[in-house]
Amino acid sequence: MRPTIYDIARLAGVSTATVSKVFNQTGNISEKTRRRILEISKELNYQPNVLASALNGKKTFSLGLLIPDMVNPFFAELARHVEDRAQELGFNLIICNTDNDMKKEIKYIQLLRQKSVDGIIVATGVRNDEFLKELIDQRVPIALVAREMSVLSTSTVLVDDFAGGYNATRHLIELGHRRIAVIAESMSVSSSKERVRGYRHALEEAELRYDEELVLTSDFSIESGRVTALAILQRPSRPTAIFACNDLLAIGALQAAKELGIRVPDDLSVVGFDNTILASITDPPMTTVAQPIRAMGHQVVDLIVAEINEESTVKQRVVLLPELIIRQSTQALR
Amino acid sequence: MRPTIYDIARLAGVSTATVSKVFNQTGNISEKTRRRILEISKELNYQPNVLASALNGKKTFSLGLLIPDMVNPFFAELARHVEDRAQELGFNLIICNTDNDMKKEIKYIQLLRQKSVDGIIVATGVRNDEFLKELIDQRVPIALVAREMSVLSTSTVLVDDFAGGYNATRHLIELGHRRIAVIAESMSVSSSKERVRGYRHALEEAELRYDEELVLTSDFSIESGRVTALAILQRPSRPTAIFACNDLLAIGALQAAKELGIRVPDDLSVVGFDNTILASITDPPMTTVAQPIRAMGHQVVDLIVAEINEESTVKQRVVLLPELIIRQSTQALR
DNA sequence: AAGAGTAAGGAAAGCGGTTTCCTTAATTGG
DNA sequence: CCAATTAAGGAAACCGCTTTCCTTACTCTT
Repeated sequence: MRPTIYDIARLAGVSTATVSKVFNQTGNISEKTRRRILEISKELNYQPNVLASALNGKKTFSLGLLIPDMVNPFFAELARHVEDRAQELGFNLIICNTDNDMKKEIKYIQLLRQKSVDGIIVATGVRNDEFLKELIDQRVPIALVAREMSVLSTSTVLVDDFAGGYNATRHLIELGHRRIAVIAESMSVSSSKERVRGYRHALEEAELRYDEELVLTSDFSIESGRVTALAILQRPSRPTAIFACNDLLAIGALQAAKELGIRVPDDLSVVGFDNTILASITDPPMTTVAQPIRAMGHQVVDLIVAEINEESTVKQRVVLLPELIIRQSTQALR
Repeated sequence: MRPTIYDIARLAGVSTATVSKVFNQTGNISEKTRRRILEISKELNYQPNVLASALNGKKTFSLGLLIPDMVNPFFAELARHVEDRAQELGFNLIICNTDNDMKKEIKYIQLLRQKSVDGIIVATGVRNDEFLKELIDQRVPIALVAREMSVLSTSTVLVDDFAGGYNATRHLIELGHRRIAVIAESMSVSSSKERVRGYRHALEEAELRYDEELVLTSDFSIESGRVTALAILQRPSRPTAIFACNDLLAIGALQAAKELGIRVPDDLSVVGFDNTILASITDPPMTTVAQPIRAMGHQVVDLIVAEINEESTVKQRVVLLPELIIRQSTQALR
């Protein structure tokens, strides 16, 4: 059996109150008994039962993280940094893959609440704001990362998606491209919308026409990026460049081009978004918009933990700047 | 405030014992009161407090998963499948990235114990068997996946690494290769050792000399694969083929070859291991040994949950078969 | 030397459930 | 019609820890 504070109390000849006070560093305990208690705990290899202490209104020291899919390298990296930071602060991470499915999201949130997690970090794109609102009303700390939700007042960490889309497109324009297609993930995700808005802004700034036909939406996978790109590249007047709203889609575009015998970057330039590990191993290595994933993960944990500890009650909205990484998938139009 | 069974009991005019019995489907409760209680619970949006029930010796419905690094696509995929299956069975997953660092592993295990997880799934390579032994002695359900630990009696799910290494090497031999190098991850990881053993067996079977010089060990990253491959490819008599013990290392080898102007597969064949998403997007697409990751994830969860529920007390060792996926990074020696 | 103040520690209620007896009332059998 | 069952529900202890008073026993003051 695992030892409890009762065991320690008995062996030390004190009450459990005293033992508890020692571990919590509260109350007045003489140095002598403090020592004894600590010593005995060490001997018994005592591990406090977090559940019991959480039942008393203390923290559970666990956070929930809702992401679409940890196989997507962007979210894998994000989750990793979140986990790292959480661990540093003594929290464990419960990971939930929602596939952007609202039902799953709801189910996970319920489970997390039943387990009394101290806070929930949301990185899924689902526009299921009501449920989150309920959580907020119930004073469950929530923080958003890599997604927006203007209605609600929650701490948020994100990248300037508009700027990212703008920079990517601008880069292509500067290379001489005029017909630039964009492949977006589902337009109901805030980040995706912003990127397309940035794309549009760059076009308009250069006095290029914004052509709805060149704006495609697709799923969240290489395969659907491939299919979408295939469709657009087979049109009579195909674009000379594609801006894909994430690396997965961009890789799909690369594959589609290869399939059709279109050379990248000679005949087609491709820009991705996220700068995941994938972007560096494609052929050619991919020009992409880098998100400061590590910073995002750390920041969001810091924000939510501050809220949990009630160190800060003000909600923050942190916007980080993306950076265009130029590799070999883009080239001046000849 | 979150409603508790006391609230429900009060509103229903019964005792908390009755309420508890309704939710646990134990005891004798009339259909009528059962209905009433359920109804009231719904109205209050009652969520049972898992912590409180866990304090009574019930399950916490959470599992720990120890992996080296979720950014490594193999582990990301494995973790995803583990999470999926766990979720299906009503369990949450606490993910722990250990970086194969023994200190972190120990710390995580302690935290998981403090939180009374119902079981711990271990996929890290660390040979820190003592600590696990302690857990087993304390009757914490443990299961191993993608790693071996012969000394201990734990349920284990793994792939036949020996066969995988053998098949990969045999494939290269059949293509006419004679000088075949192998890049292993740290040889202290069981799976890696087995793969190299399979490699050796294939060589000996073909009456080729096993040459220590051709067996390199390296870290767990693309970069270290690249550096290792660079070294071996710059030797006076370089190998015509490389078998890398995981896809990351194989990608590093691909990069090294490119850097040196060595064409793959014309001048050099490369085989990877794992068949992660990465293998399909490299140039050329990579021949690799596929692990049935999904099956592994599901199986290991099933095993540990069976143990948790005490449905089965026998420990199982499940060995799944790998499959060689031939793509374009290997070619007959001309 | 008496009262005040302080240091050290304990008793017990509670957190939100679960579970083991018990009690009571209704049903059954002979 | 009375004893024996059975069905339905409750009282209270308990899980492991926290916390709010309390109680003692000293140490100072004046």
